[in-house]
Amino acid sequence: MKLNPHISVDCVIFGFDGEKLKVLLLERKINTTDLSEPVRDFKLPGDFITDEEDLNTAANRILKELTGLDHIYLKQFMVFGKPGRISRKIDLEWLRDTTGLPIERVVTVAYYSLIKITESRMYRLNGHNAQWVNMEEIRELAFDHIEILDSGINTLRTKLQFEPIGLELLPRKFTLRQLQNLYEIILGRNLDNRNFRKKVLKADYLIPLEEKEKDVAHKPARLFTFNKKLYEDSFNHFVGFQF
Amino acid sequence: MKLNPHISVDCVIFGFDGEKLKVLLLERKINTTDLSEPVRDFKLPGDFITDEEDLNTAANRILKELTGLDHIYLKQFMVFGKPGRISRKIDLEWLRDTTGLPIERVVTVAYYSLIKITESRMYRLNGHNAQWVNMEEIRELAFDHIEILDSGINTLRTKLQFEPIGLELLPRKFTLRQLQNLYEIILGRNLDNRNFRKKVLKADYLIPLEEKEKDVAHKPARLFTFNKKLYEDSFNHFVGFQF
DNA sequence: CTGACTTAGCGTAAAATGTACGCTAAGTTT
DNA sequence: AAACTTAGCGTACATTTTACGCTAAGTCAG
Repeated sequence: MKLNPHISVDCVIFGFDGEKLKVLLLERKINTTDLSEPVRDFKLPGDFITDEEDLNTAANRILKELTGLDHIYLKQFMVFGKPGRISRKIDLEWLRDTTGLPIERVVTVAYYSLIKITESRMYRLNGHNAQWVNMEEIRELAFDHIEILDSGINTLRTKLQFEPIGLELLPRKFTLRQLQNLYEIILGRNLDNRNFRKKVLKADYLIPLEEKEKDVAHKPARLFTFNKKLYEDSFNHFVGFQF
Repeated sequence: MKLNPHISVDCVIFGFDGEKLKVLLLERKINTTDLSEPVRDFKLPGDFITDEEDLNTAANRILKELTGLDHIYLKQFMVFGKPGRISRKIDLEWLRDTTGLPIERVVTVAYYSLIKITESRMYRLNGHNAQWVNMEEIRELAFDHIEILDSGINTLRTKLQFEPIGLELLPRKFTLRQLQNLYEIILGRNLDNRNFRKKVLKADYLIPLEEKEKDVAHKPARLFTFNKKLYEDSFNHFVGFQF
């Protein structure tokens, strides 16, 4: 598999753990020639494509190789190709050392996804140096990755205005409060619980169960589940909630 | 200026002449070895980027070089990078003959725009073999350009749901009827003139003038103009008409 | 055991927005 | 002068959004 050193993909994987919005990043340790302490920083999971593979295939392969995560729906959202986007000495040296290729101009295709942070996914990260970092704590990243991340969160917020979300991000059985919390976190504002519930209950892909939640310090709420087929249909018809 | 034979841009330029939706295409004439008659077909304006330029810069340069059109707002909308996207014999030979470069894998970044077809723009096409082709007449194109075009029209329709348009597409002074015709053409359905006018008049970027249209076989309508600044603001705040 | 506290869950009323359509005004064409 | 066309205003009704009151069902502190 020959790498194509002109084109790369980078993945912005947003994760939701039920409380906070996070991003999956790789830690970089760089042994500089002039310092004894290695420099540490973070980058998005990304790499060069090979000459034989499709871009989407490459994105999935690279995410798997670098983080262990598999079967994640990745969506292309932007290309970054400024000639000087890889110009810092530290970045050039790191590329030379890790790829062994002569690095010239690199155009990168950015993909994003929004997934639930589960036990099993945490487990898969073992052996890779990938970790979930709180969005709010991220100040700087390698290369121009902070720009890519910004563009990604923007894309995410815009899409959320028009498409339903939740299926991937909530437990199989969940309460309307959990769904509301998810919306509030991503939209960054509070919603009226009575109006939220009225709106959301109109969707036919939300199936009420007989079960109720347990071990909470207040009135236990009814559990719901998604009808996956109806949920995906509504996605395709571009109808969603708008708050 | 060294061409980068791995990355190209292609431009989908939609044009509106007041009546129909068109696309700007280049005519290709191919002298095949086995046929005496040259084969003719159409392709989107596009070419390889150079190693020193930004993608957006490249898109503008290439559009200018191939069609004479300048100062067109181009927006990146999708990357096409399937390994086999350039595979037909006729396409490979054409690339070899026109570029003289060894063509391997090419990833292309697609841009689109929607502009008004004016006299002066028609004039600028002279000396280039570019022409406006009615959307409805297009059956096939070179390479995978029909796929790129489809993706472009899709992007256009989707954006129109949420953003106002018109400034670029109508004369400086226009009637509400002209604006309505534009919406009807792109949306592909008729709108109620009374409700259209109620909705549209709420926008503060529409400035009524004292002037009226002339030489029409019916009651002359009042002319309007766009307040460019307010118009662009509404774009940025993602507020538009939805019919 | 009781009262304070929290979130669930139902309902109502008013405001804003969307939809359907009637009608007159101001021109041109025959 | 009558017929025709599009402009332009208005009204009534339906639907959606928004604000908010209130009771229900639990936990927790004393």
